[in-house]
Amino acid sequence: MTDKPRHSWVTIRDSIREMILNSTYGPGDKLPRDEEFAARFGCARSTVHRAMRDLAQSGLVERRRKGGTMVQRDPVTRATLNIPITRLEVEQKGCVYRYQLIRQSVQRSSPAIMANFGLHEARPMLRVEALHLADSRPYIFEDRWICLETVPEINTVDLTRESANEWLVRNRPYSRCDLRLFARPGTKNDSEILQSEIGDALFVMERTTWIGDAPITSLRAVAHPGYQLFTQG
Amino acid sequence: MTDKPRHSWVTIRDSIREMILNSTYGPGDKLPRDEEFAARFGCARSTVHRAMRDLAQSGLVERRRKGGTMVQRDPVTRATLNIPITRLEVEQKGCVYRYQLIRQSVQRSSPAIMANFGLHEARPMLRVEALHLADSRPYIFEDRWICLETVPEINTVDLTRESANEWLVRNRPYSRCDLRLFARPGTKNDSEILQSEIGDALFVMERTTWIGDAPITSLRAVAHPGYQLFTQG
DNA sequence: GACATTAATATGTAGCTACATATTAATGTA
DNA sequence: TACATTAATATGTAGCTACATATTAATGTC
Repeated sequence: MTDKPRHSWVTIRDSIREMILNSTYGPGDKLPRDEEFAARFGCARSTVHRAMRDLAQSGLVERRRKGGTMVQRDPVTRATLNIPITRLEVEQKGCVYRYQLIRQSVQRSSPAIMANFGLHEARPMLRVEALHLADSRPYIFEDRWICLETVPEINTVDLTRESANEWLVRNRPYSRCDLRLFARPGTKNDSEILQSEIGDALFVMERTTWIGDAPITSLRAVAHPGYQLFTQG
Repeated sequence: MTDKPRHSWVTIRDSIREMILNSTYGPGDKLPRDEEFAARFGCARSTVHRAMRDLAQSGLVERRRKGGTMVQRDPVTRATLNIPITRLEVEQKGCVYRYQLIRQSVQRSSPAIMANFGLHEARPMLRVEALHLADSRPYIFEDRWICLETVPEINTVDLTRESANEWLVRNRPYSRCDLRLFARPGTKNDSEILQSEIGDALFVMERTTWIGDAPITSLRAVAHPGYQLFTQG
């Protein structure tokens, strides 16, 4: 009744992780070579390799050619945030989603936006300010800049009906995304749009995306007081 | 002078991604089978498989046995946060790190902490309140609960000298981590510890970790006003 | 001894076969 | 028709060989 391991590489990954966790190999220690582990576990090197790749990705070990595999000396907490389309986030909470375009205009990129993109000269961009609502209550206010050179089609989109958030995420996947999270006291402008109080603690997400080296969009999303961002694990 | 592709699977991944980005295959579309792609690219199925795994992991496509591969209908922004040991974070900014234990005591887990862990009954825990400083200015205040059943050794650690953050991360890797981020107005208590003003917008990170099913630690880290959390891409 | 060259080595990748697994589609039976 | 059984199918995994690549260690030359 030997129940054969279904995912051998998972089993091996867990075994090696276990050894690291119980200090058989401590932070900074060098692990045996893949071949050595393969012999020990009675499996192929490729299977150990697979396990090791997973451990390396999760940040527990560090691998270098010829250098071998080392238990990460300064482990980091590596968490994956899933940021869905705002409409889906709202609907997933069982709320009715509504979207409201506040303003849109073509502008040359501001210094702050240029900094986000790492640009040295201004470019024409579409600036879109919009509000996402959940059950008719303000949920997230976004101030977004879209690069017209990279995404000229955005001009053909009716942003009073469809949010730039949704259109972009569906039509313009990105290859790179920078994210910045912080808290900020609400301004008068915030309070009017979000129906919050001046000075309220607001959660802010700034997101900038590129396709290749070409800038797509950079936005600041200010959430209503009480908003929380989770990891899903 | 045909420069042979170094990482064939990377090349193939990028080609397929490119096809998705330029709408050869749109959201919700079914992609050809791996074998089909392999024939098209003139490579082995395993190479396509590797490329596909990467695309699936990044959230661009979804794969199911027999069902095939589908372009993700509702793409999510998937960002990886690297949260280092606080000391390293401070030192990386070129600041002098200092750590200050404020209080420590053995307590039965509070309802909030039990909720974080998903526990139904209280357990003995070590509660540690401590302050991390950067250049002698308050940086992050952490209110941490450590499960004594899972981590009894914590009693042998001199927490006036070494932070629980550092000791745990070095000695007790976790297998699961929940993270919650939000903004909160500073209380009187916050203002005293962080030298901030009452009502300041504070960035809060709540982190709970387990090893297997066993709770390790749950903490609320309140950062000084102006703190920002980045992704590193 | 300093520096360039070469060998040794551990991980990384490509390609192949064979089989496992999950899930849909087809089929048979009451 | 309803439901259980079986076949078909696309992805997932295991194991192997061969070679690529990066980096350290050894060696040779001035």
